[in-house]
Amino acid sequence: MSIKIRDVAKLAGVSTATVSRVINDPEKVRSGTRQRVESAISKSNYKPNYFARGLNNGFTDSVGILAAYAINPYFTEIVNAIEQVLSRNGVYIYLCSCETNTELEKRYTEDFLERNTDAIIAIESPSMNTVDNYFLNKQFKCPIILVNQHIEPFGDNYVVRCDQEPGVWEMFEQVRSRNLFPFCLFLGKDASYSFLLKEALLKKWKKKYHVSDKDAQIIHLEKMRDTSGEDAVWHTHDYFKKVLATPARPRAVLAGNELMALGILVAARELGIAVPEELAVVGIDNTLLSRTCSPPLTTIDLHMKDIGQMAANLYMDIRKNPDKKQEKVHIIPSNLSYRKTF
Amino acid sequence: MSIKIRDVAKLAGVSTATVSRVINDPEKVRSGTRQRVESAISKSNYKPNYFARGLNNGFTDSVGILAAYAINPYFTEIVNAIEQVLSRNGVYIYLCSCETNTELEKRYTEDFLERNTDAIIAIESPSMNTVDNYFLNKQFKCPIILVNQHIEPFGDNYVVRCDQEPGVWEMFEQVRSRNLFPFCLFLGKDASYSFLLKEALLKKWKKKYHVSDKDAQIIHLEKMRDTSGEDAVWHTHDYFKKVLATPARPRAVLAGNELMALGILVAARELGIAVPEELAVVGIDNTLLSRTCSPPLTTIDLHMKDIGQMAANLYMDIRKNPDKKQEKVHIIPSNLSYRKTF
DNA sequence: GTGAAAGCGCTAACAT
DNA sequence: ATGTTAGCGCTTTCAC
Repeated sequence: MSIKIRDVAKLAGVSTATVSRVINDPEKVRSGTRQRVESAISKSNYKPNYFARGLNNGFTDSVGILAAYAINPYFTEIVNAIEQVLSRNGVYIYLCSCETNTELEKRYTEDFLERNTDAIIAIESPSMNTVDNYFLNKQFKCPIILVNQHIEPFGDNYVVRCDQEPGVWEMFEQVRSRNLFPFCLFLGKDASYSFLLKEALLKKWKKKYHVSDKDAQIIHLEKMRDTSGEDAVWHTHDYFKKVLATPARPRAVLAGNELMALGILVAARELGIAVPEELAVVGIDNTLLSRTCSPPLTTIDLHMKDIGQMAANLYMDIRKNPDKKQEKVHIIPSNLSYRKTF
Repeated sequence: MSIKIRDVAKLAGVSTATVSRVINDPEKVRSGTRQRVESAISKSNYKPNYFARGLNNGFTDSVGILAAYAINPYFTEIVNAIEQVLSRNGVYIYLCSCETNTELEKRYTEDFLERNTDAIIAIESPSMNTVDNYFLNKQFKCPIILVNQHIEPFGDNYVVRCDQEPGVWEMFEQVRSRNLFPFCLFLGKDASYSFLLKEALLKKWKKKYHVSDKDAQIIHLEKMRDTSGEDAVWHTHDYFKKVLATPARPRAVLAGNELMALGILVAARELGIAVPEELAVVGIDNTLLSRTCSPPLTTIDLHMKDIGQMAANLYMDIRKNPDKKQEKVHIIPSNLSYRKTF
């Protein structure tokens, strides 16, 4: 059997309570005894029993992560960044993928809570675009960090997100100053927040600069609800070939995601349309797809790695300084990452 | 406060011991009382406290996953498949990325063990290619499932892997029957098992069919140790352009991974060399990269999703049937996934 | 087959 | 500042 707190206590010639204090509240014990205890701990290679500890409501050094699609490179980058910083701090992550299933989201959350996770990080939760967001109007026993969600946090909840607007706007401005008309916003059919935001921004931009409908249109990828699956590349390819065959074909296009941007690139190549000389294309996310395709895709960088690190660091901060008043909302701006297609 | 075992006991008019038995060892209690207890459990929505349970060495419904590079799509597909089947069974995964760091591997493993994980699944552990594989010559208190590792399991350890040989050999045979010479095996400089295997297979093939050195050569990507990083695409591109400028340029090439295959594709396109008519290229893994590139890459499918599911199902099986004698090694064959480049 | 009670290893309230 | 001790909620002997 492994070494217990009482073994350490005996070794250091103190009571178990003192050992416990040294571990959980070091200031409460005189530095002389503390050092004796500490050396006894390291000498005996003592590690507190995880379950006895959890039973008494201490930290469990675990945080639950809910990702809509852990398989998607976009999520992977965020999850990985979180994992990097947390695991190196001795905090381990439970990872669950709940897709669009709000029932799973609820179940996984409850199971996390039951395991006394020190925090829950939800990356684009399924109920996010829903009227009754699961994490809204509810009090949880641990902080909830919402990543890339567009709601106002309350209570012990936090939001960390990348603001898509600066990047999108930067592209719009470039289109104007470089006179890349007609411009086309190419989206999926689903009414996701991300798509809605781009539409709203386009409207604002058109109004501000009196851009005509002919010079700035929105095209929706037909017959396709899930534009985040791999076949979005080929659907886009087929569909966009028709768009490019049109006499008033676009001079520049912003795709709703990188899969779609890839499809456009292929369509253009097959039609002998030079990118970016005859057709400029911009994607959004900055995943490995945009970095490894050819030509490398100019894309709106959503800084997922930074976002993941911020979320993890925020948690570590909350934990280490429970009394410190934290910002509830952390936003970093997106920007264009210029490569070869725009 | 939440509902405890004694509340359920009171509700059912039995002792806490009986409730505990109903949960952990149902046959030990008469069906009449069992039903009363079961209905009390569901009526009160009782869930056993995770930590009290763990303190008594029951199942913790958690398994630790060690992935060398969780960020790499190859690993992501395996991890995701595991997570899908386990989480739907109420078993949650701890995910850690240990890269090439054997110290981290050791530390994470110990921490998992401390949390009484019901199993540990290691996907290509860092110490795998090392003389002293961490999981070898050691007895752990939970089963260890080694994924895609080429060692003989012992004790309570298991191996689930995809055999690369059939896929590689299938390609070699095609090269011969379709007379795609000269053939080139394009690898990194590191002596990974995967690269070594392909070299050995090539040697065997050359010998069997008396293929000359001129017709079948191995080229190593120079000045690059880590061929699994994204820039492998562009290093390969630069390097392979020179190879293709050579008079005796290859007619077919098997790349060491898909990043490298991508680089070759781009190099060929830029030089106006038609794929697959003038240059056939095959990758290995079958990640989203090969499915979304253009033209879609013919690749050796390592069936990562199946591998992940097998590993997870194996664990569930071990758990549900502790007495059943399990196969220690589970191997599925690879095969060529024909797309447009070969 | 079922119940009573003794732990599991730790933390925290209370004493000293 | 440190020790004593009563739990935390469950499982598991040991009686009956």
